[in-house]
Amino acid sequence: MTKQSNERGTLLVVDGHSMAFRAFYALPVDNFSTPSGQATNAIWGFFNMLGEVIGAEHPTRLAVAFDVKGGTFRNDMLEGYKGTRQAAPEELLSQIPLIQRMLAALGVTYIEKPGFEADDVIGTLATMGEQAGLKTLVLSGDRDSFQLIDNDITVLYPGYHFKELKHMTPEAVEEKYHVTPAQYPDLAALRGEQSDNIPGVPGVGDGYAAKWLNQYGSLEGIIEHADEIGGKKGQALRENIEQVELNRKVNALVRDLDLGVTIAQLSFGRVDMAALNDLFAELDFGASTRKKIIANFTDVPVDSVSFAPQDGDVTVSEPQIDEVSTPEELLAWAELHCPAKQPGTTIDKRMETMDIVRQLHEQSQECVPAVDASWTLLAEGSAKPGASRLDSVTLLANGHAVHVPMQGDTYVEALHSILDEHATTLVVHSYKEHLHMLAAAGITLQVPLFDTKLAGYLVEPDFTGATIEDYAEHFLNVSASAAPQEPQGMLDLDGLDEPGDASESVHKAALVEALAKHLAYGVQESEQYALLRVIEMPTSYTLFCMEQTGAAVDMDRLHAMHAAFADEADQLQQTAWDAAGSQCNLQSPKQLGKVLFEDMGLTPTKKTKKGSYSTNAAALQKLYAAAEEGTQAFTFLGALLRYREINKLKQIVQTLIDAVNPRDNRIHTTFEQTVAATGRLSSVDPNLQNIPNRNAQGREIRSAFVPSADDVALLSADYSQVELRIMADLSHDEALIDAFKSGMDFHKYVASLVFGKPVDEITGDERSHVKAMSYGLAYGLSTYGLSQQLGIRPHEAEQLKQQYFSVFGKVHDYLESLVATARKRGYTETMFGRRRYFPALRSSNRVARDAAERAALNAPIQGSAADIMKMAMIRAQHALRSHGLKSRIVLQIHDELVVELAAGEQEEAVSLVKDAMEHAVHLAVPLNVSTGVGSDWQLAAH
DNA sequence: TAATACGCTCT
DNA sequence: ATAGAGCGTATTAC
Repeated sequence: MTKQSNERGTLLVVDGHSMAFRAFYALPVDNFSTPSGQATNAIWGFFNMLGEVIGAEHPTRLAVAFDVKGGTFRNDMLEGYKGTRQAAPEELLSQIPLIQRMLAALGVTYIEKPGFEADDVIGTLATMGEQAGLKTLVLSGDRDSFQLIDNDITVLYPGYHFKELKHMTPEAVEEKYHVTPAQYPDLAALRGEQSDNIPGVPGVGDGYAAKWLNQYGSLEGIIEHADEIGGKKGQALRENIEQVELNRKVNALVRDLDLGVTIAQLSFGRVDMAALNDLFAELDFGASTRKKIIANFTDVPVDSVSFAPQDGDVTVSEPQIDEVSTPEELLAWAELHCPAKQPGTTIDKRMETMDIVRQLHEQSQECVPAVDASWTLLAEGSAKPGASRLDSVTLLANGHAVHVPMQGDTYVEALHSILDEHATTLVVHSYKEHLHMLAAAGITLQVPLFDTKLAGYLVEPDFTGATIEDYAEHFLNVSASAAPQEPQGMLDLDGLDEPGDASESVHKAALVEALAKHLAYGVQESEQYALLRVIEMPTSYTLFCMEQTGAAVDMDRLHAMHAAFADEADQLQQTAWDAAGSQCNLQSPKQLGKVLFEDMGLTPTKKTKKGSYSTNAAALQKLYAAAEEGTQAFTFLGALLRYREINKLKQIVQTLIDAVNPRDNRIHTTFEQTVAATGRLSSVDPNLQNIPNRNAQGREIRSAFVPSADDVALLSADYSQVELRIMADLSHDEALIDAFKSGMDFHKYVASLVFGKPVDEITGDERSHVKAMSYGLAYGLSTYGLSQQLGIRPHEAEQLKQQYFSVFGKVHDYLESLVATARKRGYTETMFGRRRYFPALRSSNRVARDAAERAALNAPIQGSAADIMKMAMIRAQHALRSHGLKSRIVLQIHDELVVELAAGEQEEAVSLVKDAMEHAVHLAVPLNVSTGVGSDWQLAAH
């Protein structure tokens, strides 16, 4: 694994109460309190101290432990335990919940364990950190924690001055107490602990205790030889042995509590700015304090620790291949090897809850243990929607594998029941493709446990691999050559597409199994398991249904359009040829360049990156505008521009015609769920997300997309300005939020704010300029770009930008914060935790860095919109189904859904889909969905 | 035949 | 020198 770094991560564990106490007594209350009288000295001191430690130590994991009200098991053991400790002043106690709220807002985990002390939580966390191979720091003013110290665990112990932290290493303990950290609790038992009301041996302090420990090795040894110790101190020891033994029991920290968290979950830095700002206001923290706290808690180095197995641990198992020759044997095999059903979720159960956002929060992040108890299915065949085929299935469980070629229906029933029974523990590589292949055999598959293709996408959205071997090579560093070699010269000659033999399939399944185990760590580490389970996997199912349904087309219209476009293109080509005086290929930029810039001697405007002169539409347009009317160049360019346009449309129509499935006269696109790095879908084979829409002539092609029958209609439902609404929500910009809440023509309203005049005085130009500015925001549009797009001077564009940001200041700040955060953490996150990494932000190449900045600015916005649409699709499909409707979603075009409305369902289906989209999430602004119904896609537009 | 360059379509 | 996609055609490299 190339990603593996030698640098270890650091876990910082903090004793919350202990540090709050220290801070409280170190800082004067009078100087730290709000106008309403709330003391903040402990809070201020706590976060200053913690922030400084973070700045100095750069921990990759952080947790704060607190004591809980009520006794602990120690009170039962030792009467009067902590008895002299006078109740902490209310002024301090009132600050504890505020500290905890602040921690939560800063994305820091804090832990309380009833019946145990913070020390026990700390002991447990330190032990867990050590086991995970992390360096651990314990920030605590309690000396009991010294017993944890070893080569991997250091205690940061405040000195006389609150801020002076001593690094208590084994050497430091020995220097100070002349015993080892392991011996320290023995020493403390002898000495007692004044502050905890634990009496020791009278007259015995650190010195004598250490002397005895060095002489006899341990407390046990001392007690054994208690008689040999003379003098008053010996006498005192003998009289207090019982007390000392009890002390020793009480001061032993518990190190194996079940805290319900994993070290991986103790990441931090995901700051809830809204909550944080509320708190800052409540605590009357000034700007510099705010800034300092935020900086300290978010300046987290990109985690160098991987909880994934080390290089040597990534092994692809060599399963034993079992033979089965009847369905009964297959069932018996599954019964023996496949893990039992988890009390998990099937499609239907999952879909009972429409509140996907709530599910996201409720979904457990415990992904690794679940995948550890999984099995693997590898179906082979063709996953082409509308033409899928199942050739074979391979099952891998418990180190055993079976490979079943699908011939006839022999194994179908057995397989179906096995999959029904064990889907919740199943791992596949691409749930959606498996749905298609299995559907060809009449088998349905509930949502499995884990999908390695989707998981790989979440962990590394920029990675694109076509095959399982690509994934294995990338994530596991297992090269394809490791696969068992097919013996040469043994290839079958019957001309059939050989599905591959058992051992090859089993090896692939083993790769999937290994990928799952590896990616489970990655998904858990990046906290994207909920995203996988609650959004991506259900989305796969919805997409499968859409792909299987396909979009109906009117072949006659397509053919008619093709003929018309072909005619017009031919005429335009003739006109162009006549003007040029030669029959050059109008589709060849090279030949065009020769005609234009050599034969006609025109002055080129732009160069392509390879150095030739550009002949793209923008360049041609400029040449055309410069050419004199009536010249051959003028005629040629005019015809060429039109030809390009028409020919493109002809091409698109041809592609659609070629893509129609003759079985049902429908086009079954494939929605790619793992190619767009931002989280968007894409559509291939054919791409139905780029059907012309810009001008009337192109838009006409949409009229070929029709409902499947006469009494059926198409619904087009699209979000208006989703990305801007997301920006309004995330930036908390009041002006933008109000603009959306006003319900007025959005761009006009914004223009009136920007230009400072009434809405009804806004000109068309002003509206379109502001509109372009608004849309450019999420792309990192430059002043130059804006000027180009609007055909205005750069300084005018700059002025527009300035005016715009003076109205929407928080939007500006938000966009800058996106890049800044991405630079710090190395990645961006959508509203729902989808990540994208931007290593190029640290590039020394300015062009690359600038591009990365724009992409980092765009990713959370485009990605959040994609997340929302996925939720909307899941909700819409569920809504239609649960109401018993036959209407079905057929297409998604990023912010638009196209739905076939079954006869008589129009009203209900439209309102269900609209509602599903509008209420997919709750933002600070409403989500607006506009709908249209018609007898083809063009007519459904609105 | 496969890979690259160019141009153009969409949100 | 505005983000994210897919695809057809011509041309070049092998």
